[in-house]
Amino acid sequence: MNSDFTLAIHSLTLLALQPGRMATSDVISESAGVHPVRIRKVLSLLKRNGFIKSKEGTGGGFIFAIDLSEVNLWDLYKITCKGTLQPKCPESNEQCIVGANMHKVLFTIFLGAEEHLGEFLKEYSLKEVVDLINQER
Amino acid sequence: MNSDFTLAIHSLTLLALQPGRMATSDVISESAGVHPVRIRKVLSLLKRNGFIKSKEGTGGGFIFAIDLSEVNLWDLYKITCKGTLQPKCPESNEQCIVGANMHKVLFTIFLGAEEHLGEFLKEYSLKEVVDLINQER
DNA sequence: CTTACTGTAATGATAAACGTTACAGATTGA
DNA sequence: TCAATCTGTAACGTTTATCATTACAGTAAG
Repeated sequence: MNSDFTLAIHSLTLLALQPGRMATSDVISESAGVHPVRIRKVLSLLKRNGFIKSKEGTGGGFIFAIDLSEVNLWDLYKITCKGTLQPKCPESNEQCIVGANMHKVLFTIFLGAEEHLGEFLKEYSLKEVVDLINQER
Repeated sequence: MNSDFTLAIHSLTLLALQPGRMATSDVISESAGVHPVRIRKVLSLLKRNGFIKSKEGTGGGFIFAIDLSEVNLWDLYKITCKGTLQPKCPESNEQCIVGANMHKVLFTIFLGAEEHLGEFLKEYSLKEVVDLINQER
């Protein structure tokens, strides 16, 4: 699983816990333990998809653009790592019945698998994640 | 997704299509487009789990040990890439509420996700895969 | 006893993931 | 207007994971 996905969840959770206030990539990166540039890259994606807003310059940073309960983990998965489940087959032998057709068969199966995973991830909105974090305290 | 998983499926499908006959790692590797040693490594795993038998020496190779319909994709997933779904979090900041607890929360969620995926993969026995390959011809 | 296999360790090459530097553009406040 | 503080992104370097390859011991057949 792509770590962009978990970084997205982590960042948004942090934003959720300080509603109305901007968080800088430095602050978020310190919490997540990665480089600020990676945070900006991931949040740049989230911004393009309308989940957050950003502001440059002094006092700038990132802030939620929509309601917590409107974002679920499947949304984030789709943005950050769609296709991760899809197995990367090496180029197999087209002369062989198995080699020639395995790729297509697996592709179909894993498309279904990802959709199935989606049904599970849709059940978790960021609100649920935030609640779970709060429970851990 | 780990390619060991697809190699396992590929190899077993090939074995399934020539029941009663041994297949060498060379033949399988040619079909799958990878190095024979990789095939032997993956099949070594499958052997340890009782799905196939192997025989060394002239005329040796690999052959099914159980019935096609007794092996499903979840079995193979568990052997070859259990935990793949689990996101690798970088070590986050323990001083931060989010950093300190995110790992545990995500772990729980993804454990559920993998189980959910399992329910889907259990629906595909190797027999189904073989049938799909045959349909493609 | 040679040939044809599996089994596995060890090493090397390639690719993906990630960190880091660098700098342009935006905004604020002095 | 100028310095300080942010985002946004490209470019480059480093580390890690994946995979190929070599090497060789062990086993079975003829």
